[in-house]
Parts: sequence; C-alpha cells; structure tokens
Amino acid sequence: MLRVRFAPSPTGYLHIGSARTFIFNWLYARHNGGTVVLRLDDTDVERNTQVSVDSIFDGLNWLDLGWDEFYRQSDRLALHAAAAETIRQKGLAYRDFTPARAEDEVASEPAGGWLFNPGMRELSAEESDRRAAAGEPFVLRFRVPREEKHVVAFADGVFGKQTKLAKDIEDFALLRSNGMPTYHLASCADDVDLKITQIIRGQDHLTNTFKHVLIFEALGGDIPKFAHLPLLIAPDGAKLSKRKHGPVVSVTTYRDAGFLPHAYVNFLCLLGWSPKNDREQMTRQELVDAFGFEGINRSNAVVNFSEESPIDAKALWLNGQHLRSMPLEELLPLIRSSLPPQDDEERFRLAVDAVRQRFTSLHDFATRGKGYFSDDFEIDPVALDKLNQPQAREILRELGERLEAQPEFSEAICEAELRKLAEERGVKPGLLINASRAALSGQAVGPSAFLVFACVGRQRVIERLKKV
RNA sequence: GGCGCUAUCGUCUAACGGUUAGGACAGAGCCCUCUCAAGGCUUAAAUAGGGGUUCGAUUCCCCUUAGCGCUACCA
Repeated sequence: MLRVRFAPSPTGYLHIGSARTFIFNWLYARHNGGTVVLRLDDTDVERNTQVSVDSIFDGLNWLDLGWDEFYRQSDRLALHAAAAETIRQKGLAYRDFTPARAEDEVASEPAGGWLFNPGMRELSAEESDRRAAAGEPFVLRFRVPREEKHVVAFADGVFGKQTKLAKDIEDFALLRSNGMPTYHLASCADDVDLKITQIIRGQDHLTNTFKHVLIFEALGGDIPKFAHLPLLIAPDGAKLSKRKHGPVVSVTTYRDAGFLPHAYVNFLCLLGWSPKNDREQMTRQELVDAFGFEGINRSNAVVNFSEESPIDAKALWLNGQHLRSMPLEELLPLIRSSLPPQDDEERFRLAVDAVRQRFTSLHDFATRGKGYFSDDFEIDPVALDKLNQPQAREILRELGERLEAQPEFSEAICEAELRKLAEERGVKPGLLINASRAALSGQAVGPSAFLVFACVGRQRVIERLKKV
C-alpha cells in the first residue's frame, strides 16, 4: 500500500512552495491509489504557534484537495524517545555533553567544517551513563561511520542515484538537551511508524536524506523511497521569503486575490513539472492521470512577479481560462456570497456566464460586474463618456418607453427596437449600443450590448433607461 | 571553506545523439467587432563558456563559471 505524507512545520503561513509539495504528494497518491498523511512537524516548541497552525489549515482547506490521515508530532514524543533509545542501545548514537555553540561561533567555523566534538564519541558507556544520571545535559548524536570508503546511497525518484561519503557527514543531533527530538529523528521515526512508503519533499532536503538513510538503517525495517522537488525561487534567484518578497509567498494571498483554488493548483503544478504534451490548462482528474516523477524537472523554478505586477501573469491567465471554462454550477457558489441575493436565478446564470468571459478574478463579479447583480452600482468614467454623447440620454429614455410598451422582452426585440429608433433619429446604432451598455451595466466594456439587455432583465432595463 | 544539486527564449517549459530548437505566458503587429475581452494569424526572443567522445551534441563525459541547497541542540 502506497503512503505519502506532507509534513509542514507550523512556524509561519502556508508557503506556496509547501503548497506545491503538498499538491505533488496528493497527485502522486491519487494517481497510484495511495494514502495521503498530513503530519504537523511541531517539535520545535520555541517557534511553533497556533496562529501558524490555523493559517496552514486555512491554506490547505482552500486548496480543497483534502487528506486521509492526520497526526501531530508533539503527540508522538514517546515514540521518538523510544527510537532514540533504540539507536543509542545499538551503539549507533552517543551522548555529547558539550555545551551548545553560539550562533557567531558556528558562523566562524574553521575551514573544513565540523564533524563532531572532540572526546565525546569515545566516552565510555560507564562515564556517559554516570554523567547522564548526574543530570548533566547532553545532546544525543548519531555515530556516523568514519571508515574512509563508507558510502551512503539512495535512489531518488527525480534526481536519480545519489551517493555521499559517510566521512563528509557530521555527527548530527537526534535529541536536544531539553529531551525533544530533532527534525531528523522525529521525521524518520514517524515515517517508519506511519509506514510511509514514498517521501516527496523539497530539494532542500536532498542532502539531509543521507542522514535519514542512516537513521532508517539504524531503526531497521524498510526504507521509504525518495523523490525531491526543485525549489520555487524569486526572480532575483533567492529563495522566496516573506521578509524579502512579501505576500507573494503565502497561498492565502492568491485566495484573497480571487483565485479559483483549482486554477492555482494547476498553476503550481506547472512550476517544476510538465505533462510534456504542451497541455497547460488541466482539470484535477487530468492532473492526477498525467502526474509522475518523469515529468518533474531538476532545476529550480522562478515565480515571476514584480512590484508592478505582484502576481505571476501566467497564474492570472490560467485563472481566467478556468473561470470561463469551468462548469457554471461549480462557479456560482464561489461568487454568490460576495453578491446581494438574486431574484431571478435564470437571469443570474445568464449574466454570470456572459460576464465571466472577460473576467480573470472572482472579485470581478462584485466590482466590474456589479451592475449585473445589483441596483447599487457606479457608472465608470469611460462609460459616462459614452452616455454623454449628444442625444444619447434622451434617445435611451425613449427606448425605455418603447420597450415598456412591448408585450414581450428578448435580446432580439431589444435589438430591433434600438436599431429602429436609431434610424428614426438619424444616429448610428453604435452610439446607442455603447450608451445603453453604459447605462445598463455601468461599464464601457462588456458582453455584446443586446446580451447585456437580457442579462439585466426587462424590469431593470426599463427602469435604468427611463431614468438615464 | 567542505559536500551535494542544477544550468534551453524575460518567465514556465518541450525536444530516442539527427528538428528551420517546439508550445505557453508576458511584449509587438494584424484580423474579427457595437465596446472590452476571448479567439485566429504574424512577429521578436534561448541551448552559460571552453574542451572532449561522435559522421553528427541542447542531449553523453570533463573543466570553468554562475545559481541554489546542506554544513544548528531550525525544519
């Protein structure tokens, strides 16, 4: 049984890179009939916050993909401690009583790097036990093999065969001096316990994987398969950070900008993955069907944004594509809450379908499209120019009278009446067409004017024309 | 510094060792037209540099350069 996991640590908002990792995990699981495990990696008590937990769920829920099982690492501390003890008893880890190094000390490390603190690896079991029993604080470190030729290797689903000399790996920590597990230990112990079969995560963990292989081996049992994803970076080549790049890094920004969840998922999929057939706009099912590691790239992908256009233009385009082509049924619930109650469902559907053709954001319905869904709307300045053409207002009022006198109301009737009136008054139909769109919708741009009549509906058309 | 990974248009990407190096977004132009979109057509735009291997290299190998990652009692 295939099992994948997404393991965010709650120290911020849901980062778009994390969101993409989640999506790829989800797609891989769905493609292969596997299980998606969501695990909160919250062993860093210093940095975890509830606000962050909430915002991660916010983002995940918005993506609307769901997951199958949920765990938090902080509930599983006993398991981690047991795993650490197992490794220590096998002689594969030792206590290090050296005090923690200060930040600046780490930065000014001598060339050649640091592998382990002198003396600690060789401490006798007796002395180690004695000092521990006396309450002296220690970190538990993995005893990395020091044989010259010892190679640690694994096959990565994206990057292929990876090898590294064990002598280049430092004796990393398993347990902190406060007894809490480190990320490496907790993550591997949980992966084993949760029977994760495939780990899909960011490439920033590619080199950590050598350490994880060592831990998995020490713990015994099957080692999961790995697949690392290229990172998402900013146009300046730096990794995306809130401090440096602002809200572009948070998924909630896209939700708040009026993105369709699926359109954004689709966009993120195209960053670092390709179905290799030039397809770009894809449904969820198409993504599931097409997804595989073969399509994943090995180089980092730039999220394209700038101060003038803070959101990647391709994301905007893709959102527009989905907005116009998705089933109307699925779109309606997404916009209804931002609009006043609608009195005529059929007309509402007609209007939404008409205006969506030129919208790119969910917000457009309540802003640019307001005249179609509410009586309380402003006339756009450009639209006002069209309305202020000589004779326009007066003829429009007349048109209102005539439509009121008609027993029937339809797109065709409106067109016939408008054209007839234009001819009688000796003005170009275009004058009235543009002026009526302005008067009826408040917008200088929009669907074909006669469709606008139908979208607004008989009663409102007459009202709006007569009081123009 | 050490170790690891990567390198095709501005951006996302495609190309069994043989293509006029393809597509998309963004840009420019044209068409369509009652406006604006959409759509259609056209256009500009790339194999980081240097060595190999090969009849032939974007593709395989090496070096250089650049970028990124790891090198914490963060994850």
